[in-house]
Amino acid sequence: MNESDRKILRRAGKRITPQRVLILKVIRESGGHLDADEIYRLAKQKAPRLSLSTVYRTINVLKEAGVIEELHLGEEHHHYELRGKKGHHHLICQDCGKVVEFECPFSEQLMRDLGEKYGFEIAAIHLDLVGHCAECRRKERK
Amino acid sequence: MNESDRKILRRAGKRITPQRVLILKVIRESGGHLDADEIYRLAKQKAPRLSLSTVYRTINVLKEAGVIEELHLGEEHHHYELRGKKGHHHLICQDCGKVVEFECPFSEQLMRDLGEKYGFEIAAIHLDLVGHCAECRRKERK
DNA sequence: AGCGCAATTGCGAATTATTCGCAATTGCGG
DNA sequence: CCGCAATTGCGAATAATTCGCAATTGCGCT
Repeated sequence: MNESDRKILRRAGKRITPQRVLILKVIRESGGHLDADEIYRLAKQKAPRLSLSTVYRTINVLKEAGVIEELHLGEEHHHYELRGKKGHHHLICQDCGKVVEFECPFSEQLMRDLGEKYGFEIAAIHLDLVGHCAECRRKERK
Repeated sequence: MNESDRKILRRAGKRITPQRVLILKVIRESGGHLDADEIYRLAKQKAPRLSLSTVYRTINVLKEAGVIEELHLGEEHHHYELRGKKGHHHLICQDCGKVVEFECPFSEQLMRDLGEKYGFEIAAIHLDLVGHCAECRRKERK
């Protein structure tokens, strides 16, 4: 956990606990988008007494503090990734579940303007393209 | 259920049952995006013996047949809407949960081209803007 | 119009994802 | 380094969704 993470949490009136430091480290080092159980299993290797409840509670704290974002990748549970990460939009393969990240090709500003038309102040943009990846299409054709 | 719905289901090897007709009618007439329980409650008024399992199973059939689409609007459960409906992108208020639908301002083609760069054949585009609606922002300021 | 049978339904129990209650522990301001 | 509210771990509770199975029913074939 870096200095700015600490500040963000403290500003939100949250304590810096070893569990929170560890969980955030796991998410950061994965580089991608883990689900709650993956975070739990990875973090438990370093802190065997860690509980799944704490993982869920920490996820909520980090989410509310704006440090991480919740993703809905088409499975029955959520995934999480660092907020502000580059390439935070997703190409999702319907067949194998593979996820490829890409940059938003449209300016943030464009989205903000769009939201404004409806009186919204935009906090996050989720753009997901669902389809079939090259590999699965090849298999499909046999 | 119109003629083309029937054809789609039959082509997928599915039977036309009164439950399926009813559930699709409920979704179509709502015009919006219901969750499984809302569909269940509305449909049950017409067919009191309808079971929630059947609603879930029908949702899956319709989803696989490409008639409806699953939405992730930030709550812990899913919502569903007719596929191909106009204005199928969403502005979601983080505070009150309100959902406003809007048109995709970018050409389908643009997204398809984007997917192609990664070898994907795009089947669906999900664009969600999460933020704060005018009303909630006003309340917030007191 | 009626038969046969696989697809579908309704029911309740099971599973999965997530949250909660509470006693024990611990971070941090003074 | 004290005190206490915030946090944790645990197991039980809840919410969303799926499953197993016996009873029912749509539909292709007469």
